[in-house]
Amino acid sequence: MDERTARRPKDTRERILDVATDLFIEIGYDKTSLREIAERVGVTKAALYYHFESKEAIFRTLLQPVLDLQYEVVKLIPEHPSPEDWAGGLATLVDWVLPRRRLLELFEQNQNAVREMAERLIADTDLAQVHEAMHERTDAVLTDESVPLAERVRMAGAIGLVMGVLGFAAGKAFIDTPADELRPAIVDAIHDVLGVRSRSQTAKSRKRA
Amino acid sequence: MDERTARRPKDTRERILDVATDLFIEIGYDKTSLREIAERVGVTKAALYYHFESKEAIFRTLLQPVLDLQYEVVKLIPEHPSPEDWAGGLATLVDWVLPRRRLLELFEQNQNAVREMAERLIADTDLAQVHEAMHERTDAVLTDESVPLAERVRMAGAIGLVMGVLGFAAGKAFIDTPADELRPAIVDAIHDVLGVRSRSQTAKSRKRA
DNA sequence: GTCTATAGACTGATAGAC
DNA sequence: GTCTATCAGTCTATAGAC
Repeated sequence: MDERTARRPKDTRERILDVATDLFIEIGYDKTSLREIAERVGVTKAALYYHFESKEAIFRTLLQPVLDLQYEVVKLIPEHPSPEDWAGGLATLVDWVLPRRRLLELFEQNQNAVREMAERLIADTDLAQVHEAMHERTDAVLTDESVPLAERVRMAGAIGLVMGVLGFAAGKAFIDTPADELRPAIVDAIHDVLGVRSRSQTAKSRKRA
Repeated sequence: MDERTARRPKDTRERILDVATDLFIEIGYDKTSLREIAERVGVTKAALYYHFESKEAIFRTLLQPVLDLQYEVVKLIPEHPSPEDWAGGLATLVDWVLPRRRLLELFEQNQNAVREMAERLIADTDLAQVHEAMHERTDAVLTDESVPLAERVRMAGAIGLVMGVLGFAAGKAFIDTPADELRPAIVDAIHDVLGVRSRSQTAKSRKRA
């Protein structure tokens, strides 16, 4: 916190990550070339290779926090979650995602690249395993035939609901809506889908129409 | 229906579309090369160019039905939709998508490619305009500040819910679930999110937990 | 309708000077 | 830390024979 707090120069490494985030969201990981990243940063391609060992390394660096989150969520959800467990996990997800909506966009817009990366890194670092564990866990829950289909559909639907409001499905509709207004609206909706009673729901949100 | 009903040969054009669908979903439009399509079909790259004028033309052909659907949906939703309108539109969407889940996957997994295509074809064919109109319409509804935020969040969330159950978010969890079991479960959940009363909801789906 | 052969562009990555 | 120069590989697309 001593020098370079005047953030104009901002080390190149960070600028590369910023520009890469923009481009990976705008036009996708695959179609983004190192030439274009370098151009926007204002350096040459070769300079990128001083800071990152490969294009994929840039992507991995950006994705790391998402994978950390997945690890947290996996730990949070029990093997046979009740609707309340599910609602709680999703509320945590919402809290985490709200101040990092761009990261969700990055993740959503490049699922193919993420999946391919995870497959190739299998048994490599923790990266792939956490991602894989996350998918297996949710899949196991959603296909558990001892749970009524209606309930499982609602669990999957609640995930989609969150993704829909915070992510692409709604376009950028809520991008300027403050997090503290958005959060209760989303959590209330989650509770209604899962049939869980929430605090602010004594009689209020039951008659909107 | 006279000859070639024994569908072994199945004209090359159709086989190209089948293989392309698989690959575009599996590894994405960008990373799928014509070489790989040709290889799997069992012809050479050059042969593809006899049937389609470009790689993009293959993609456009596959996407056409989705754009047709968008057109139908745009016509269906009024400018200031009530929750009932919204629920009705989504039910129509569900009915259309259920027997064509692979198409939804194709669309979802390649949003970047779809968007880029739409942008480049602007003012070209009807393709781009319909896609654009769809986005503008939903955006206008979801950002209409005369409607309470809670309600708009639920409208966006309901879209996500549908996408989540039928699309990727739930992985392939419900891929083998018959459409006639899935449909009512989804429609019920939509109604609960939007606060709309549905037929099968007199007392049943209100106590699941 | 399908082939071989190739053009032309762009990609991720490396070597080595400064 | 950043540059110039270059490599090998891949891609879409085309020309022209059969």
